[in-house]
Amino acid sequence: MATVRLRKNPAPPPAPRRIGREDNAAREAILDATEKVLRDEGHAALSSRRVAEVAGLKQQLVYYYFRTMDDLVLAAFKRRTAMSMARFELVLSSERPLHSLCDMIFNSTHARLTMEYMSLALRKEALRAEVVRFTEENRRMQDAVMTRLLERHGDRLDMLTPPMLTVMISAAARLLYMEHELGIDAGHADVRALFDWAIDRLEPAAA
Amino acid sequence: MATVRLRKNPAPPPAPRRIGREDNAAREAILDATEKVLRDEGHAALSSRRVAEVAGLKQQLVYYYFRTMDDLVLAAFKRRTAMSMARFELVLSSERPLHSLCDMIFNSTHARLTMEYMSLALRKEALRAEVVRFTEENRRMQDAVMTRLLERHGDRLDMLTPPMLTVMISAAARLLYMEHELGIDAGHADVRALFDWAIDRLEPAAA
DNA sequence: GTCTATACACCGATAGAC
DNA sequence: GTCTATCGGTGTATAGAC
Repeated sequence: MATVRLRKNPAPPPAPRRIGREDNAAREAILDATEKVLRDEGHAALSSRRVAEVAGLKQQLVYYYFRTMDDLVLAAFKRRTAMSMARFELVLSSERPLHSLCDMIFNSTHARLTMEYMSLALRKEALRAEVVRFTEENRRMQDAVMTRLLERHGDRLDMLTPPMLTVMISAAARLLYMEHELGIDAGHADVRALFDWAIDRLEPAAA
Repeated sequence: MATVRLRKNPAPPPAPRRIGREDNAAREAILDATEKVLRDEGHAALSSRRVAEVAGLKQQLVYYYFRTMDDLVLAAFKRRTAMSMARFELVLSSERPLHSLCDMIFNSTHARLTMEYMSLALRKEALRAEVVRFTEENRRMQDAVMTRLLERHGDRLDMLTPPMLTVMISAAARLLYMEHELGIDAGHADVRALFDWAIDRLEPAAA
């Protein structure tokens, strides 16, 4: 998503352009295409032309529904996080939340997408703020689960804290995913075994 | 680094263009600029024009020293890994290799650069192969250190394996770095404390 | 709501003079 | 080894007809 680095006419007045409504089918198609391009081709390949092509629409239509490409990415991220939070709440209220949670995190089909959003967030302030908000909210919910689990184990695991587990699960899942995509798997089985062991110990099957 | 998606004349014969020698100062400046752009602006902003601008050279010179932009990135990565391996060997032969190693990994100023290379490697086959080669070589060396440390602890840590530690350190360092860049620090102190505790336990100060 | 037409900057890459 | 000139394609974004 190349950004204009230099523009002759300094800045247009706060963009009086028309913007399409949120319930439109084309708008959804554009958001779908945006995620598909991000996931399959990476953010460097994200452009209004490519998005429109994937969505089967004209390029200029992207600018009818979204003021700028940054707005489009932000909207796609917000839609994604809304879905993600809903799924997350289901997981946390399941019978064995830690097992469900780790299943979700380690088997996420969205890890690649998340990576692209994070990468973009480093350079786009509005997106960065959203990513931080979402990550912290997510982590708070996860911490609550970990706290309940650790309380049952008294002092046998007293060097562990809930945020520690929360972060380590995310860290492991993300590295394993990235390396798997690249074709690296050295040590992965060992790490999975460690987590499986720990998960079963923290959250054994109901007696 | 936008890649040409379509070309009228199918493919030029195997590029009979001139290529500059490796000991040239301009060539080094181009490689330096490439890493600077990657680190500061991300791979989406990497272009021959931008690289030349940062290096204070003409755009076309980039193509005198490197056949394509992909070649340039690959050369920059190879130069980086050669330096990295040399530093790595120093660390491993130090007095407390695990402490030195973790210092290096957790305080790396190159984490951002590494991320960009990994991200590019997902789409550039030649770079991907180099990244895999480097990562696996690196991991083998690290595993050797871990093996020596774990042997001294007999059966007290028998659910741990060397690759497990190697991977978990990398995973934690990378997530902590990325989140720190984004402005997220929830749980980071806890994770650092866990690693400090484990590192001191595995590799105590000489008696 | 969707279309055509268009502006202007930037991209990778090459040819050939000096 | 470095320069100028250039090709054709892609980028964001806008104006205005239908």
